[in-house]
Amino acid sequence: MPRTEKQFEQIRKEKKKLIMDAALELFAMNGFHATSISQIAKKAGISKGLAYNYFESKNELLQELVDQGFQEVGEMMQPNQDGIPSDEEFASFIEKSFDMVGNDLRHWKLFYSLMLQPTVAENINEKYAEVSEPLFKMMYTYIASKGNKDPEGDMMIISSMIEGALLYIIVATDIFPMERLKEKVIDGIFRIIESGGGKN
Amino acid sequence: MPRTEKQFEQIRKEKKKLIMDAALELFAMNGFHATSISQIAKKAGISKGLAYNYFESKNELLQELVDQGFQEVGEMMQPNQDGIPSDEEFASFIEKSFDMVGNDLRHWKLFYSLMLQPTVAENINEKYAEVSEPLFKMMYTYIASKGNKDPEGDMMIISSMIEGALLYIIVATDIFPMERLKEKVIDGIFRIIESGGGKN
Amino acid sequence: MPRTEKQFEQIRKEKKKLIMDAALELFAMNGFHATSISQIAKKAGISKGLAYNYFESKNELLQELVDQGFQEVGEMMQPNQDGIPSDEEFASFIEKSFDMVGNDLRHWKLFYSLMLQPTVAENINEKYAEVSEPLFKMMYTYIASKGNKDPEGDMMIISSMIEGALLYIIVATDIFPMERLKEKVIDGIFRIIESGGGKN
Amino acid sequence: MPRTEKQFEQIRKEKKKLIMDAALELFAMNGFHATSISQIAKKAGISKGLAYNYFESKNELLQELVDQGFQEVGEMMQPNQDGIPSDEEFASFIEKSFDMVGNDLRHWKLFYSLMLQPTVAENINEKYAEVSEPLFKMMYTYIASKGNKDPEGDMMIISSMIEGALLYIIVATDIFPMERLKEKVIDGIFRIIESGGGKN
DNA sequence: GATGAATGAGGATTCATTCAT
DNA sequence: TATGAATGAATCCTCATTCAT
Repeated sequence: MPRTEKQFEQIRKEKKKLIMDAALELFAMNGFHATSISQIAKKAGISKGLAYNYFESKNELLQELVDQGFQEVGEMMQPNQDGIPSDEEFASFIEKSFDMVGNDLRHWKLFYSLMLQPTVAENINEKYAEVSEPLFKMMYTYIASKGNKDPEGDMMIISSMIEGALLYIIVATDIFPMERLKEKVIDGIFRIIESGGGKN
Repeated sequence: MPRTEKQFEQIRKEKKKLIMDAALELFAMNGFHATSISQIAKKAGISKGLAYNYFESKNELLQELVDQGFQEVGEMMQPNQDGIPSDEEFASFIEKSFDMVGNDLRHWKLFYSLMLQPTVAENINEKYAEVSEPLFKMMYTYIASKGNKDPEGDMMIISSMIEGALLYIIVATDIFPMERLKEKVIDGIFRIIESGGGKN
Repeated sequence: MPRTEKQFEQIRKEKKKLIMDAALELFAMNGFHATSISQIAKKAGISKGLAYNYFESKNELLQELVDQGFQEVGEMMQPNQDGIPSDEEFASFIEKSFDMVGNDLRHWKLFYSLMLQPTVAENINEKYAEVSEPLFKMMYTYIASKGNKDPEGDMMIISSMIEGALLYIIVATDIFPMERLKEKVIDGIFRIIESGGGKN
Repeated sequence: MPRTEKQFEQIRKEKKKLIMDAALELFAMNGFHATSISQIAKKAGISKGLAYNYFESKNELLQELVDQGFQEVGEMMQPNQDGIPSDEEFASFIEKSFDMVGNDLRHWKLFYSLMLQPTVAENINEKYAEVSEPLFKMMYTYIASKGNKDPEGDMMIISSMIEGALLYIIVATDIFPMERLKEKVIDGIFRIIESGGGKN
């Protein structure tokens, strides 16, 4: 009995995932250029040729990984509201950011790595800016709602703090343990915002 | 009659600098692996072969760049004191960090890039940790001196903020303008520390 | 549908032989260092890259040639006995040595060449000594069985004679024709042994 | 006081010898192709450029070494007579051959090495044949004078024995000690010649 | 869909040789 | 005479990509 089209589709999907997983692992660990298609194929347990059955080129494979990553971010992070977030919502958003990175270190390591080498994945910085935009906006709204004197400025440093903490988690998780850092960052953000009423 | 030893030394010094400059530019821009010796030579205006008269290998060239960078950091950053830094000293230290990065974006872009790909320059994370150690200590001392309840925790988030701000400067200086960011970060740090007396 | 494993194996086996043959020819003729992978590939009718699909490096290719050569020697030369060889056995052994070299001049030229340049194939002298050991022993036994006064000394000069004759065959077969030389050497060896009863 | 022309000449001669010595050492040890001009210059304590002041090319340097070697052989070996050598003269001639090689292993290692790779020093085999010619002739004369039935055949195997012994000395002096070998070879040669009266 | 042999362009590295000083 | 910086051709080797089966 021949497989139905659906089964084929399923197989294709799974194999593709297999390849992408292997690639992500290696790209994140060793970098895009230092990773060969051979290595990816071996890790995925397939032949070199088959990889080209699923991806036009090594660059396209990278691109799909990037897209995949951004899609996950988009799904998880959409500030599903346009109004002013509550304190809980805001805190939960920060927390989610950390969890997202913590649960998918490889994607994020790859992202950061690519952002520092924009020649590889051309549009990554733009995409990242695009994804970040609504988050910045949401942050800004929230901070401003607290009567802050310089909401933009505080948003900048809060973003910095988050970004920096995520970087520590990605690059040196052993130095600054994730859970502690997350907790402290959330706490710190609120302290900054609270202290923003009477300055600047 | 041959040139004097001094003349040779002079030539070597200048040419070496030339090569390192070209390499730094390209490594920072495109990444280590995506940069070929040919490109470096062309940019430096020399022949491929000559590069090997100055550096044993591409890797060694990278290593020298890294060492050079760290040396500059070391020189600029040594917290020339063991006691508790004054507020001015502390602020000036933060400011210097920003200036250091701002004045040498290429080195720093390379550093961050390498830290995310430790396979390339083996010991870079260790070296960075080594360089950071005294700075962490100094921060800790300063924060603790302010009667902070959790100096270590605050140090973590302040470090994060600085690191994140530097990352923004390196990767997206157009979004968050350096001078503004620097000023806001310093301000933010003091607000955090001040607010750290009564919490946690 | 891909080829079966057997087909692949067959292809690999044949192509490998092709490459090794080309390499042996060129190494023997021009020497290891003076032979480039390009030349080998061209002679074998393949691309440069493919050579590396079969051999990790030029050195490994050499090593496999050496091993191949020694294996053939081992197979052909094993003195399949521990006792005292008869006159016929002994003569046949000498004859076989000559034939072995005569039938595989290229391998032997390579061997001799490498033995004179031990930097290239590190262990070749040891391997050669290892292979020669049982032959020396067999010779010694035979000579001693003839009541020789100094079997070791006679073995030395007989070995020298053989080695020297082989060298002539390898390097200047046109001067001393192989068949004649072989015959004369065998005759000479017996004369030496016979004359060894009353001297020294 | 400027040096006289003679002094200059002297200096040139000495420096040239210096370079040739270094080259010989390295060529013999590692082979012609594996030895770079840089290495030679360093070993000779001069600059790369200067080497080219004395030798047109690396190949010419080799050629001069070869010529030098052959000249020494010629000087030492000329059978300064056309008549039949006496037993003592013959024995002394063999002995001298061994001493010549033993005292100048490097030249001889180079020679043998080149003879096996005629591509490098084009005419070496011819030259060697040329040098050997009178020696063969002398041997032949001597052997024939002993009433030998097949002087040419015996000359072949005696030459082989000598050549082989020299090869052992060059390549594996530790296995067959030179002095012993020399003595045994001379003895063996006489035994062969003596036994040549009643056979073949 | 699946395989891995095959290609060839490109990259790191070496080295004989030249040349300004 | 003497130096070593400089060149560029040649070499080893890698790897993305293609393709016959």
